Amino acid sequence: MAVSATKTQARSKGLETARRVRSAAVKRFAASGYAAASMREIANDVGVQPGALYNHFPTKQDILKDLMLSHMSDLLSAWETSGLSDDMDPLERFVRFHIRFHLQRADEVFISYMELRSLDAENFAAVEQARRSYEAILTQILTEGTMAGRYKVDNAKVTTRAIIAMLTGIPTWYREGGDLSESDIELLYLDLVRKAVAPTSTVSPKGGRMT
Amino acid sequence: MAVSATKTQARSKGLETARRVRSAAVKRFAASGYAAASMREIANDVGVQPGALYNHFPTKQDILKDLMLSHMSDLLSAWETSGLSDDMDPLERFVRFHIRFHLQRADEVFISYMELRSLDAENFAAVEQARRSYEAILTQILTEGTMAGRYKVDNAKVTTRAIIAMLTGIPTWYREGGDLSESDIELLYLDLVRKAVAPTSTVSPKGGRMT
DNA sequence: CTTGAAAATGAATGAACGTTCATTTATTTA
DNA sequence: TAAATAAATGAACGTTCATTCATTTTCAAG
Repeated sequence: MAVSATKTQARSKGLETARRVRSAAVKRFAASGYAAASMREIANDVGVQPGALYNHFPTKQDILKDLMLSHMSDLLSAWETSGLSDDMDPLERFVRFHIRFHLQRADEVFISYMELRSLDAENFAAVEQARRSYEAILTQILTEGTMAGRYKVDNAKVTTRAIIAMLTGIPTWYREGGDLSESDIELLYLDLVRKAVAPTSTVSPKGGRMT
Repeated sequence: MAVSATKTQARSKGLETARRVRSAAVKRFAASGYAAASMREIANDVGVQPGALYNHFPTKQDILKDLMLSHMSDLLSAWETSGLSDDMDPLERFVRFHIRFHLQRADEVFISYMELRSLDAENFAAVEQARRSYEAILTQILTEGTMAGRYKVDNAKVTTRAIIAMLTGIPTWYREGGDLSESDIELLYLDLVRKAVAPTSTVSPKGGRMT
Protein backbone atom coordinates (compact mmCIF):
# COMPACT_ATOMS: atom_id res chain seq x y z
CA MET A 1 0.00 0.00 0.00
CA ALA A 2 2.40 2.66 1.25
CA VAL A 3 5.31 1.04 -0.54
CA SER A 4 6.21 2.99 -3.65
CA ALA A 5 6.84 1.23 -6.95
CA THR A 6 10.44 2.36 -7.07
CA LYS A 7 11.06 0.99 -3.58
CA THR A 8 9.64 -2.44 -4.42
CA GLN A 9 11.64 -2.56 -7.60
CA ALA A 10 14.86 -1.54 -5.91
CA ARG A 11 14.93 -4.49 -3.52
CA SER A 12 15.71 -6.91 -6.30
CA LYS A 13 18.64 -8.54 -4.56
CA GLY A 14 16.62 -9.39 -1.49
CA LEU A 15 13.72 -10.77 -3.51
CA GLU A 16 16.11 -12.99 -5.40
CA THR A 17 17.50 -14.38 -2.14
CA ALA A 18 13.98 -14.98 -0.83
CA ARG A 19 13.27 -16.91 -4.02
CA ARG A 20 16.30 -19.08 -3.46
CA VAL A 21 15.32 -19.67 0.16
CA ARG A 22 11.92 -20.92 -1.00
CA SER A 23 13.50 -23.14 -3.59
CA ALA A 24 15.99 -24.65 -1.14
CA ALA A 25 13.26 -25.15 1.46
CA VAL A 26 11.05 -26.98 -1.05
CA LYS A 27 13.82 -29.43 -1.75
CA ARG A 28 14.79 -29.96 1.88
CA PHE A 29 11.22 -30.24 3.16
CA ALA A 30 10.37 -32.70 0.41
CA ALA A 31 13.46 -34.81 0.97
CA SER A 32 13.63 -34.92 4.77
CA GLY A 33 10.36 -33.52 6.00
CA TYR A 34 9.74 -30.20 7.70
CA ALA A 35 10.85 -31.29 11.18
CA ALA A 36 14.02 -33.01 9.99
CA ALA A 37 15.14 -30.20 7.70
CA SER A 38 17.17 -27.53 9.46
CA MET A 39 17.52 -23.84 8.85
CA ARG A 40 21.27 -24.41 8.71
CA GLU A 41 20.89 -26.81 5.78
CA ILE A 42 18.65 -24.38 3.94
CA ALA A 43 21.06 -21.49 4.58
CA ASN A 44 23.92 -23.62 3.34
CA ASP A 45 22.03 -24.47 0.13
CA VAL A 46 21.37 -20.79 -0.45
CA GLY A 47 25.00 -19.97 0.27
CA VAL A 48 24.38 -17.73 3.23
CA GLN A 49 24.67 -17.76 7.01
CA PRO A 50 21.67 -19.06 9.03
CA GLY A 51 20.87 -15.66 10.48
CA ALA A 52 20.43 -14.15 7.03
CA LEU A 53 17.32 -16.26 6.44
CA TYR A 54 15.55 -14.14 9.03
CA ASN A 55 15.86 -11.07 6.82
CA HIS A 56 13.38 -12.77 4.49
CA PHE A 57 11.15 -14.98 6.65
CA PRO A 58 10.31 -14.34 10.30
CA THR A 59 10.32 -18.05 11.24
CA LYS A 60 10.75 -21.52 9.78
CA GLN A 61 7.01 -22.04 10.10
CA ASP A 62 6.46 -19.00 7.88
CA ILE A 63 8.51 -20.59 5.13
CA LEU A 64 6.30 -23.67 5.23
CA LYS A 65 3.15 -21.57 5.30
CA ASP A 66 4.39 -19.54 2.34
CA LEU A 67 5.19 -22.66 0.34
CA MET A 68 1.92 -24.42 1.01
CA LEU A 69 -0.42 -21.47 0.62
CA SER A 70 1.17 -20.30 -2.59
CA HIS A 71 1.13 -23.86 -3.92
CA MET A 72 -2.59 -24.20 -3.29
CA SER A 73 -3.22 -20.78 -4.76
CA ASP A 74 -1.14 -21.67 -7.82
CA LEU A 75 -3.14 -24.87 -8.20
CA LEU A 76 -6.47 -23.07 -8.14
CA SER A 77 -5.43 -20.30 -10.49
CA ALA A 78 -3.75 -22.77 -12.85
CA TRP A 79 -7.08 -24.53 -13.16
CA GLU A 80 -8.82 -21.27 -14.02
CA THR A 81 -6.40 -20.53 -16.81
CA SER A 82 -5.82 -24.12 -17.88
CA GLY A 83 -4.99 -24.25 -21.55
CA LEU A 84 -7.00 -27.41 -22.12
CA SER A 85 -9.67 -26.95 -24.73
CA ASP A 86 -13.10 -25.93 -23.52
CA ASP A 87 -15.05 -28.44 -25.55
CA MET A 88 -13.15 -31.33 -23.98
CA ASP A 89 -15.24 -33.46 -21.65
CA PRO A 90 -14.94 -31.72 -18.24
CA LEU A 91 -13.82 -34.88 -16.50
CA GLU A 92 -11.08 -35.49 -19.05
CA ARG A 93 -10.06 -31.89 -18.71
CA PHE A 94 -9.78 -32.22 -14.94
CA VAL A 95 -7.88 -35.50 -15.01
CA ARG A 96 -5.37 -34.29 -17.58
CA PHE A 97 -4.90 -31.00 -15.76
CA HIS A 98 -4.43 -32.67 -12.39
CA ILE A 99 -1.87 -35.16 -13.66
CA ARG A 100 0.13 -32.54 -15.53
CA PHE A 101 0.18 -30.07 -12.66
CA HIS A 102 1.11 -32.68 -10.08
CA LEU A 103 3.87 -34.20 -12.18
CA GLN A 104 5.35 -30.79 -12.86
CA ARG A 105 5.47 -29.85 -9.19
CA ALA A 106 6.17 -33.14 -7.51
CA ASP A 107 8.05 -31.63 -4.58
CA GLU A 108 5.44 -29.03 -3.71
CA VAL A 109 2.67 -31.62 -4.00
CA PHE A 110 4.55 -33.97 -1.76
CA ILE A 111 5.01 -31.28 0.89
CA SER A 112 1.38 -30.23 0.69
CA TYR A 113 0.28 -33.77 1.42
CA MET A 114 2.86 -34.71 4.02
CA GLU A 115 3.30 -31.58 6.06
CA LEU A 116 -0.25 -30.61 6.86
CA ARG A 117 0.37 -31.69 10.41
CA SER A 118 3.40 -29.41 10.68
CA LEU A 119 1.27 -26.35 10.14
CA ASP A 120 -0.04 -24.05 12.84
CA ALA A 121 -3.78 -24.39 13.42
CA GLU A 122 -4.42 -21.16 11.57
CA ASN A 123 -2.28 -22.01 8.55
CA PHE A 124 -3.71 -25.51 8.48
CA ALA A 125 -7.23 -24.14 8.23
CA ALA A 126 -6.25 -21.91 5.33
CA VAL A 127 -4.69 -24.79 3.38
CA GLU A 128 -7.64 -27.06 4.11
CA GLN A 129 -10.01 -24.46 2.78
CA ALA A 130 -8.07 -24.22 -0.46
CA ARG A 131 -8.09 -27.99 -0.72
CA ARG A 132 -11.84 -28.09 -0.30
CA SER A 133 -12.20 -25.51 -3.05
CA TYR A 134 -10.19 -27.71 -5.36
CA GLU A 135 -12.19 -30.82 -4.50
CA ALA A 136 -15.37 -28.87 -5.08
CA ILE A 137 -14.37 -28.40 -8.71
CA LEU A 138 -14.35 -32.12 -9.36
CA THR A 139 -17.44 -32.73 -7.24
CA GLN A 140 -19.34 -30.23 -9.34
CA ILE A 141 -18.13 -31.80 -12.57
CA LEU A 142 -19.32 -35.19 -11.35
CA THR A 143 -22.64 -33.90 -10.09
CA GLU A 144 -23.49 -31.96 -13.23
CA GLY A 145 -22.32 -34.79 -15.45
CA THR A 146 -24.46 -37.24 -13.54
CA MET A 147 -27.55 -35.06 -13.85
CA ALA A 148 -26.86 -34.74 -17.57
CA GLY A 149 -26.56 -38.52 -17.81
CA ARG A 150 -22.95 -38.42 -18.99
CA TYR A 151 -21.69 -40.07 -15.80
CA LYS A 152 -23.23 -42.03 -12.99
CA VAL A 153 -21.85 -41.62 -9.48
CA ASP A 154 -23.49 -42.76 -6.27
CA ASN A 155 -21.74 -40.28 -4.02
CA ALA A 156 -20.00 -37.37 -5.69
CA LYS A 157 -17.95 -36.33 -2.64
CA VAL A 158 -16.58 -39.79 -1.96
CA THR A 159 -15.92 -40.32 -5.66
CA THR A 160 -14.06 -37.01 -5.74
CA ARG A 161 -11.75 -38.11 -2.97
CA ALA A 162 -11.27 -41.51 -4.56
CA ILE A 163 -10.29 -40.05 -7.91
CA ILE A 164 -8.02 -37.39 -6.44
CA ALA A 165 -6.26 -39.93 -4.21
CA MET A 166 -5.74 -42.16 -7.21
CA LEU A 167 -4.29 -39.37 -9.33
CA THR A 168 -2.21 -37.81 -6.59
CA GLY A 169 -0.50 -41.14 -5.98
CA ILE A 170 1.13 -40.99 -9.40
CA PRO A 171 4.12 -38.78 -8.49
CA THR A 172 5.11 -41.22 -5.73
CA TRP A 173 6.15 -43.83 -8.26
CA TYR A 174 6.29 -42.18 -11.69
CA ARG A 175 9.77 -41.34 -12.87
CA GLU A 176 10.71 -39.61 -16.10
CA GLY A 177 12.54 -41.83 -18.50
CA GLY A 178 10.70 -44.98 -17.48
CA ASP A 179 8.82 -47.10 -19.99
CA LEU A 180 5.74 -44.89 -19.64
CA SER A 181 5.54 -41.35 -20.94
CA GLU A 182 3.50 -38.69 -19.23
CA SER A 183 1.05 -39.03 -22.06
CA ASP A 184 0.74 -42.79 -21.50
CA ILE A 185 -0.03 -42.13 -17.84
CA GLU A 186 -2.72 -39.64 -18.76
CA LEU A 187 -4.40 -42.13 -21.06
CA LEU A 188 -4.22 -45.01 -18.60
CA TYR A 189 -5.69 -43.03 -15.73
CA LEU A 190 -8.21 -41.30 -17.93
CA ASP A 191 -9.49 -44.69 -18.98
CA LEU A 192 -9.75 -45.89 -15.38
CA VAL A 193 -11.60 -42.77 -14.25
CA ARG A 194 -13.92 -42.66 -17.24
CA LYS A 195 -14.96 -46.25 -16.76
CA ALA A 196 -15.32 -45.88 -12.99
CA VAL A 197 -17.97 -43.19 -13.41
CA ALA A 198 -19.46 -44.41 -16.68
CA PRO A 199 -23.25 -44.58 -16.89
CA THR A 200 -23.20 -47.93 -18.69
CA SER A 201 -24.41 -50.65 -16.42
CA THR A 202 -21.47 -52.80 -15.49
CA VAL A 203 -23.10 -54.49 -12.52
CA SER A 204 -21.54 -57.89 -12.12
CA PRO A 205 -24.03 -60.77 -11.89
CA LYS A 206 -23.90 -61.71 -8.22
CA GLY A 207 -21.42 -64.50 -7.70
CA GLY A 208 -21.44 -65.60 -11.30
CA ARG A 209 -18.86 -65.47 -14.05
CA MET A 210 -19.22 -62.68 -16.57
CA THR A 211 -18.45 -64.35 -19.86
CA MET B 1 15.59 -71.48 19.82
CA ALA B 2 17.71 -71.70 22.95
CA VAL B 3 15.21 -69.71 24.99
CA SER B 4 13.19 -72.01 27.21
CA ALA B 5 9.44 -71.66 27.44
CA THR B 6 9.61 -70.73 31.11
CA LYS B 7 12.18 -68.04 30.44
CA THR B 8 10.17 -66.38 27.67
CA GLN B 9 7.10 -66.49 29.83
CA ALA B 10 8.93 -65.16 32.85
CA ARG B 11 9.93 -61.87 31.25
CA SER B 12 6.35 -60.78 31.23
CA LYS B 13 6.88 -57.38 32.80
CA GLY B 14 9.48 -56.27 30.29
CA LEU B 15 7.51 -57.52 27.33
CA GLU B 16 4.49 -55.64 28.56
CA THR B 17 6.51 -52.43 28.76
CA ALA B 18 7.89 -52.98 25.27
CA ARG B 19 4.31 -53.39 24.08
CA ARG B 20 3.36 -50.08 25.64
CA VAL B 21 6.39 -48.38 24.11
CA ARG B 22 5.29 -49.58 20.68
CA SER B 23 1.75 -48.39 21.29
CA ALA B 24 2.85 -44.95 22.49
CA ALA B 25 5.28 -44.65 19.58
CA VAL B 26 2.56 -45.49 17.06
CA LYS B 27 0.39 -42.68 18.39
CA ARG B 28 3.20 -40.15 18.60
CA PHE B 29 4.71 -40.98 15.20
CA ALA B 30 1.28 -40.85 13.59
CA ALA B 31 0.34 -37.56 15.21
CA SER B 32 3.59 -35.60 14.92
CA GLY B 33 5.79 -37.59 12.57
CA TYR B 34 8.91 -39.55 13.45
CA ALA B 35 11.28 -36.59 13.52
CA ALA B 36 8.99 -34.37 15.58
CA ALA B 37 8.13 -37.03 18.15
CA SER B 38 10.63 -37.21 21.01
CA MET B 39 11.77 -40.13 23.11
CA ARG B 40 10.85 -38.06 26.15
CA GLU B 41 7.24 -37.80 24.99
CA ILE B 42 7.06 -41.51 24.38
CA ALA B 43 8.61 -42.25 27.77
CA ASN B 44 6.14 -39.92 29.39
CA ASP B 45 3.20 -41.67 27.70
CA VAL B 46 4.48 -45.01 28.92
CA GLY B 47 4.97 -43.59 32.41
CA VAL B 48 8.69 -44.18 32.59
CA GLN B 49 11.96 -42.24 32.43
CA PRO B 50 13.54 -41.69 28.99
CA GLY B 51 16.49 -43.95 29.72
CA ALA B 52 14.24 -46.91 30.44
CA LEU B 53 13.17 -47.04 26.79
CA TYR B 54 16.68 -48.24 25.95
CA ASN B 55 16.12 -51.43 27.92
CA HIS B 56 13.65 -52.41 25.22
CA PHE B 57 14.85 -50.77 21.99
CA PRO B 58 18.44 -49.93 21.13
CA THR B 59 17.54 -46.70 19.29
CA LYS B 60 14.60 -44.58 18.19
CA GLN B 61 15.16 -45.82 14.65
CA ASP B 62 14.72 -49.40 15.86
CA ILE B 63 11.27 -48.55 17.21
CA LEU B 64 10.24 -47.21 13.79
CA LYS B 65 11.72 -50.22 12.05
CA ASP B 66 9.91 -52.57 14.42
CA LEU B 67 6.59 -50.81 13.84
CA MET B 68 6.83 -50.69 10.08
CA LEU B 69 8.19 -54.16 9.48
CA SER B 70 5.69 -55.83 11.76
CA HIS B 71 2.90 -53.82 10.18
CA MET B 72 3.82 -55.00 6.70
CA SER B 73 4.22 -58.54 7.93
CA ASP B 74 0.82 -58.35 9.65
CA LEU B 75 -0.71 -57.08 6.43
CA LEU B 76 0.67 -59.94 4.37
CA SER B 77 -0.26 -62.66 6.83
CA ALA B 78 -3.71 -61.15 7.37
CA TRP B 79 -4.31 -61.51 3.65
CA GLU B 80 -3.28 -65.17 3.76
CA THR B 81 -5.75 -65.92 6.53
CA SER B 82 -8.43 -63.47 5.44
CA GLY B 83 -11.84 -64.70 6.50
CA LEU B 84 -13.49 -63.53 3.30
CA SER B 85 -15.19 -66.34 1.44
CA ASP B 86 -13.17 -68.13 -1.21
CA ASP B 87 -15.84 -68.11 -3.88
CA MET B 88 -16.06 -64.33 -3.75
CA ASP B 89 -14.69 -62.59 -6.82
CA PRO B 90 -10.96 -62.15 -6.10
CA LEU B 91 -11.04 -58.44 -6.79
CA GLU B 92 -13.96 -57.92 -4.43
CA ARG B 93 -12.14 -59.99 -1.85
CA PHE B 94 -9.04 -57.83 -2.16
CA VAL B 95 -10.88 -54.52 -2.05
CA ARG B 96 -12.93 -55.50 0.99
CA PHE B 97 -9.90 -56.88 2.77
CA HIS B 98 -7.79 -53.83 2.05
CA ILE B 99 -10.42 -51.37 3.24
CA ARG B 100 -11.13 -53.30 6.43
CA PHE B 101 -7.49 -53.76 7.34
CA HIS B 102 -6.58 -50.17 6.64
CA LEU B 103 -9.52 -48.72 8.54
CA GLN B 104 -8.74 -50.91 11.54
CA ARG B 105 -5.12 -49.81 11.68
CA ALA B 106 -5.28 -46.22 10.55
CA ASP B 107 -2.27 -45.08 12.60
CA GLU B 108 0.06 -47.85 11.46
CA VAL B 109 -1.00 -47.34 7.84
CA PHE B 110 -0.39 -43.63 8.12
CA ILE B 111 3.10 -44.18 9.52
CA SER B 112 3.94 -46.75 6.86
CA TYR B 113 3.12 -44.27 4.13
CA MET B 114 4.57 -41.14 5.69
CA GLU B 115 7.74 -42.31 7.34
CA LEU B 116 9.40 -44.29 4.60
CA ARG B 117 11.93 -41.49 4.26
CA SER B 118 12.76 -41.69 7.97
CA LEU B 119 14.01 -45.24 7.61
CA ASP B 120 17.64 -46.29 7.27
CA ALA B 121 18.49 -47.50 3.78
CA GLU B 122 18.47 -51.09 4.96
CA ASN B 123 15.14 -50.89 6.75
CA PHE B 124 13.68 -48.96 3.85
CA ALA B 125 14.59 -51.75 1.46
CA ALA B 126 12.93 -54.33 3.68
CA VAL B 127 9.68 -52.37 3.89
CA GLU B 128 9.70 -51.69 0.15
CA GLN B 129 10.08 -55.38 -0.56
CA ALA B 130 7.06 -56.18 1.60
CA ARG B 131 5.09 -53.49 -0.17
CA ARG B 132 5.97 -54.95 -3.54
CA SER B 133 4.81 -58.35 -2.34
CA TYR B 134 1.47 -56.87 -1.39
CA GLU B 135 1.09 -55.07 -4.69
CA ALA B 136 1.95 -58.27 -6.50
CA ILE B 137 -1.16 -59.88 -5.02
CA LEU B 138 -3.46 -57.37 -6.69
CA THR B 139 -1.44 -57.35 -9.90
CA GLN B 140 -1.84 -61.11 -10.18
CA ILE B 141 -5.56 -60.89 -9.51
CA LEU B 142 -5.90 -58.31 -12.28
CA THR B 143 -3.71 -60.21 -14.71
CA GLU B 144 -5.44 -63.55 -14.21
CA GLY B 145 -8.86 -61.92 -14.27
CA THR B 146 -8.02 -60.17 -17.52
CA MET B 147 -6.84 -63.39 -19.15
CA ALA B 148 -10.05 -65.05 -18.01
CA GLY B 149 -12.04 -62.19 -19.51
CA ARG B 150 -13.54 -61.15 -16.19
CA TYR B 151 -11.69 -57.83 -16.21
CA LYS B 152 -9.92 -55.73 -18.77
CA VAL B 153 -6.86 -53.77 -17.74
CA ASP B 154 -4.33 -52.15 -20.02
CA ASN B 155 -1.47 -52.14 -17.57
CA ALA B 156 -1.84 -54.31 -14.49
CA LYS B 157 1.00 -52.70 -12.52
CA VAL B 158 -0.20 -49.16 -13.01
CA THR B 159 -3.77 -50.20 -12.31
CA THR B 160 -2.60 -51.88 -9.12
CA ARG B 161 -1.01 -48.66 -7.91
CA ALA B 162 -4.03 -46.64 -8.93
CA ILE B 163 -6.43 -48.89 -7.03
CA ILE B 164 -4.26 -49.13 -3.94
CA ALA B 165 -3.71 -45.36 -3.82
CA MET B 166 -7.44 -44.86 -4.12
CA LEU B 167 -8.23 -47.28 -1.31
CA THR B 168 -5.41 -46.20 0.97
CA GLY B 169 -6.66 -42.62 0.83
CA ILE B 170 -9.82 -43.60 2.68
CA PRO B 171 -8.45 -43.44 6.24
CA THR B 172 -7.31 -39.84 5.68
CA TRP B 173 -10.89 -38.60 5.62
CA TYR B 174 -13.14 -41.40 6.86
CA ARG B 175 -14.31 -40.97 10.44
CA GLU B 176 -16.47 -43.38 12.40
CA GLY B 177 -19.87 -42.01 13.22
CA GLY B 178 -20.15 -39.99 10.02
CA ASP B 179 -23.04 -40.49 7.63
CA LEU B 180 -21.26 -43.38 5.92
CA SER B 181 -20.75 -46.76 7.56
CA GLU B 182 -17.71 -48.88 6.86
CA SER B 183 -19.99 -51.10 4.83
CA ASP B 184 -21.18 -48.15 2.75
CA ILE B 185 -17.58 -47.29 1.99
CA GLU B 186 -16.83 -50.82 0.91
CA LEU B 187 -19.74 -50.81 -1.49
CA LEU B 188 -18.96 -47.41 -2.96
CA TYR B 189 -15.31 -48.20 -3.61
CA LEU B 190 -16.07 -51.70 -4.77
CA ASP B 191 -18.37 -50.25 -7.38
CA LEU B 192 -15.73 -47.77 -8.56
CA VAL B 193 -13.04 -50.43 -8.81
CA ARG B 194 -15.28 -53.00 -10.51
CA LYS B 195 -16.36 -50.54 -13.13
CA ALA B 196 -12.84 -49.22 -13.66
CA VAL B 197 -11.58 -52.65 -14.67
CA ALA B 198 -14.79 -53.95 -16.25
CA PRO B 199 -14.47 -55.61 -19.65
CA THR B 200 -17.61 -53.91 -21.02
CA SER B 201 -16.73 -51.31 -23.59
CA THR B 202 -17.32 -47.84 -22.16
CA VAL B 203 -15.38 -45.90 -24.73
CA SER B 204 -16.56 -42.30 -24.91
CA PRO B 205 -17.28 -40.92 -28.38
CA LYS B 206 -14.18 -38.96 -29.28
CA GLY B 207 -14.57 -35.23 -28.79
CA GLY B 208 -18.34 -35.13 -28.73
CA ARG B 209 -20.79 -34.51 -25.97
CA MET B 210 -22.31 -37.63 -24.51
CA THR B 211 -25.95 -36.73 -24.09
C1' DC C 1 30.27 11.35 -2.79
C1' DT C 2 27.43 10.86 0.96
C1' DT C 3 23.75 8.77 3.15
C1' DG C 4 20.73 5.36 4.85
C1' DA C 5 18.43 1.36 4.63
C1' DA C 6 18.70 -3.48 3.27
C1' DA C 7 21.30 -7.58 3.57
C1' DA C 8 24.65 -10.57 5.39
C1' DT C 9 27.90 -11.79 8.92
C1' DG C 10 29.60 -14.32 12.90
C1' DA C 11 28.94 -15.29 17.26
C1' DA C 12 25.98 -16.24 20.85
C1' DT C 13 21.54 -17.86 23.50
C1' DG C 14 18.73 -21.13 25.82
C1' DA C 15 16.18 -25.03 24.96
C1' DA C 16 15.53 -29.61 23.31
C1' DC C 17 17.37 -33.58 21.27
C1' DG C 18 18.94 -38.88 21.45
C1' DT C 19 21.62 -41.45 24.16
C1' DT C 20 24.67 -43.07 28.15
C1' DC C 21 25.58 -44.54 32.74
C1' DA C 22 26.27 -45.49 37.60
C1' DT C 23 23.07 -46.73 40.70
C1' DT C 24 18.76 -48.42 42.81
C1' DT C 25 14.64 -51.27 42.78
C1' DA C 26 12.04 -55.34 41.37
C1' DT C 27 11.61 -59.89 39.97
C1' DT C 28 13.10 -64.52 38.88
C1' DT C 29 16.18 -68.45 39.45
C1' DA C 30 18.78 -71.61 42.22
C1' DT D 1 16.93 -67.11 51.39
C1' DA D 2 20.84 -65.74 48.42
C1' DA D 3 22.51 -64.74 44.03
C1' DA D 4 21.58 -63.18 39.51
C1' DT D 5 19.39 -60.71 36.17
C1' DA D 6 16.00 -57.43 34.35
C1' DA D 7 14.01 -52.98 34.62
C1' DA D 8 13.79 -48.36 36.00
C1' DT D 9 15.79 -44.19 37.94
C1' DG D 10 17.80 -39.58 37.77
C1' DA D 11 21.25 -37.05 36.23
C1' DA D 12 24.33 -36.01 32.87
C1' DC D 13 26.66 -36.16 28.09
C1' DG D 14 27.75 -33.78 23.72
C1' DT D 15 25.24 -32.12 19.87
C1' DT D 16 21.98 -29.71 17.28
C1' DC D 17 18.14 -26.92 17.03
C1' DA D 18 15.60 -22.21 15.86
C1' DT D 19 16.33 -17.80 16.80
C1' DT D 20 18.62 -13.24 18.23
C1' DC D 21 21.71 -9.44 17.74
C1' DA D 22 25.50 -6.17 17.45
C1' DT D 23 28.34 -5.34 13.76
C1' DT D 24 29.83 -4.97 9.04
C1' DT D 25 29.14 -4.96 4.07
C1' DT D 26 26.55 -3.72 -0.02
C1' DC D 27 24.42 -0.68 -3.04
C1' DA D 28 20.85 2.25 -4.99
C1' DA D 29 19.00 7.11 -4.16
C1' DG D 30 19.77 11.95 -3.47
